[in-house]
Amino acid sequence: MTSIKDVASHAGVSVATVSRVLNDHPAVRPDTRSRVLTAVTQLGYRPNAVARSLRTHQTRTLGLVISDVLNPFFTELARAVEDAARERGYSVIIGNADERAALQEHHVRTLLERRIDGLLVSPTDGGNAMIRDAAAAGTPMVFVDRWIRGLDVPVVHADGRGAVHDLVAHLHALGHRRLAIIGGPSETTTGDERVAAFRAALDAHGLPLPPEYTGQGDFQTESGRRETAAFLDLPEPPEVVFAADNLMALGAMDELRRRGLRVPHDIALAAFDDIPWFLHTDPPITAIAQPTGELGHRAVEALINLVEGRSAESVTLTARLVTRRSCGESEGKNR
Amino acid sequence: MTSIKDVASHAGVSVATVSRVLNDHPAVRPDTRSRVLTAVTQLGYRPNAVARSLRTHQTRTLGLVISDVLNPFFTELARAVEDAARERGYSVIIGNADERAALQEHHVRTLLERRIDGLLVSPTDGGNAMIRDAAAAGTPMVFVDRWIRGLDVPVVHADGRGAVHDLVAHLHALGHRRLAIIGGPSETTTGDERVAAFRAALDAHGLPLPPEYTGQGDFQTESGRRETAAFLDLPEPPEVVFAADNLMALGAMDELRRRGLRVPHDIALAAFDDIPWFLHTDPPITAIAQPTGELGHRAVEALINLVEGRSAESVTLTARLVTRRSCGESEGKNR
DNA sequence: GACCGTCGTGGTAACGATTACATCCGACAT
DNA sequence: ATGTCGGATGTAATCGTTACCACGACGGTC
Repeated sequence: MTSIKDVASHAGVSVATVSRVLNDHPAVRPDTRSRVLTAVTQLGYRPNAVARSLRTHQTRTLGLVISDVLNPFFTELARAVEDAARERGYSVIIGNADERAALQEHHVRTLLERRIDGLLVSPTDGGNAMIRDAAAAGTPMVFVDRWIRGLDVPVVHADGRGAVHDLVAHLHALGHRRLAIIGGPSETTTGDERVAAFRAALDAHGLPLPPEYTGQGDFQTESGRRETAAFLDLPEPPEVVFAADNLMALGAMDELRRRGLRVPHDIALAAFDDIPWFLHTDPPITAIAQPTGELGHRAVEALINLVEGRSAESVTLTARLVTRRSCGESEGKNR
Repeated sequence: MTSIKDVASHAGVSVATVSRVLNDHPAVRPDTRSRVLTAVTQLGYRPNAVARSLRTHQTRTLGLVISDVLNPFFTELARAVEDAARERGYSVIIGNADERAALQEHHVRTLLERRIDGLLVSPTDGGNAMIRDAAAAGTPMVFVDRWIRGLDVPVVHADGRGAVHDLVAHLHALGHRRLAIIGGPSETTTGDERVAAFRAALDAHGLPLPPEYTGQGDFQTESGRRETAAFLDLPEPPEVVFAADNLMALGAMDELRRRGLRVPHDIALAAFDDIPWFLHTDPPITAIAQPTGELGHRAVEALINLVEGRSAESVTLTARLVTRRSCGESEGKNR
């Protein structure tokens, strides 16, 4: 591999001059500059970011640890994060935790060893020691979507309570009274806050949320299938299943289809997180849409503020209900 | 940030010894080892991978440049790649080219500057200078799914010709005679090979593939919509639309829905790439499934062989047809 | 008892960049 | 003619590791 030294000797200058040209420092004579530049292209020189990072103590790289790459919500988020970061001259390294705390820890550790400038996390668990230590040690960090309570780390997320309330109102108007929810792991904030919001909304309509109607999922497809099966095996099954994320909704559909049940005729279905496919499922799924792209952008903005020594605030956006046909035909309009 | 020096002085040994302990070199007395280890935990020391990489000339990192993160096929691939790499002690940095050659180049450049040990690429274009140079310069490289012709780089991909033939046979048996395809960009291998396979299969059934039935897409949703609209505006629209990837199939469905057409009653639809959602669309989509996970594993295996100085072979797996209802009800079995 | 191999350890030179400081040189003012 | 100033360039220290070499101690062999 050719190094800055090769370029220097090839151009007949010192390494300092080459470095100055590469970082376009003003104090370089135009002809020297062009001599260096031609040497660079002739040799096909490519600066070594590793050496540069060692010297400058910055990698211009952000780490992003997401809970599950196979979840379209997170890939959309990752894409927005990468876009926003690139615009500002940063790269992003993505770590997929696959909803497993151990894997999340693995990724956080490697990212920290690589000395990324800042960390964006959507935690899989409720209180990770490594994340806690890193935050305490002053690693620039921002939580996105989910967060860990009791840490002084900015959070960028969407508040779904209003939308959940709208959803319940919609369901109630359609005549549904027995509503069930498949929640996420209680260690995650999104896991229990969505259940809490659902319960509050039911409460406002004078509806109960009995324990047997609150399934305990893990945000993965299989748990959606399992909890739906449990609901259906109840002596009095619910009239509506609300899945707290899109993968569990997919699992729920699998189980409903397996049993030959028709949506919404036999049972209604709704999901948290809206994705393009929900428009094309049979039937199209009523969902709560988060402003995913903006979530990513704002998170990067906050993190880069932290990285560059400024302060950063938490950001709360709002999710909104997108009504389709999976809960029953009320208004004829479905997008 | 605490360095190996701090650990050394804290443990009362030299930096060389600390390094030996950390890389578990055998020649260290057990009590020295444990003294170092306690110093490490007490100080919360975390080795600096940047410095290590500079010194050892290896990053234990693979670069993966994919064409589009929002395409479930590629996220599934990325996930398999990361899994396989992690098992072997490598990390993966993903670059999303978003089907844009310029963005692909950006990512290849940054990855090369970071001195990744090897590069996995699913090229967006047909002949990138940077990729060509990197390959010529001996950067360990493997193409996956798509490739660039004329380069001596191993390719790991799935052959879809048999499955396309099966698909055409299936369509023919259902009575369809006017079949159209939305292909990918002709610069990509998958773009034109899928069209070629389709044409060959039609030929075998004595069916023509007129130019107006070969749409030119770019593997993105919007182009699927556009080309489908063009088909439908023809004086004699096709009876079947075959989309060369799942996103264009999504676009096609959007357009069909917009026009109030019913699948398969009014027009049939099939797609290359199978994804979980295709089971739940209205109707479930007949698709050609690639062994995505194995593609990722084999690609990593080949690349690591190259990285570690062994040789690597190209691998060709086979795709298979998954029949569902979107082309018409023939056999009662779907799934 | 001299010799030799091995083990455990320390010192230190790289790796490839950036950058503070030193140096040189020409121009300009006095 | 001398001094000063500033622009252009070179020298060398430095970042945190690893790896090579050296060295002392110890045990075994003849």
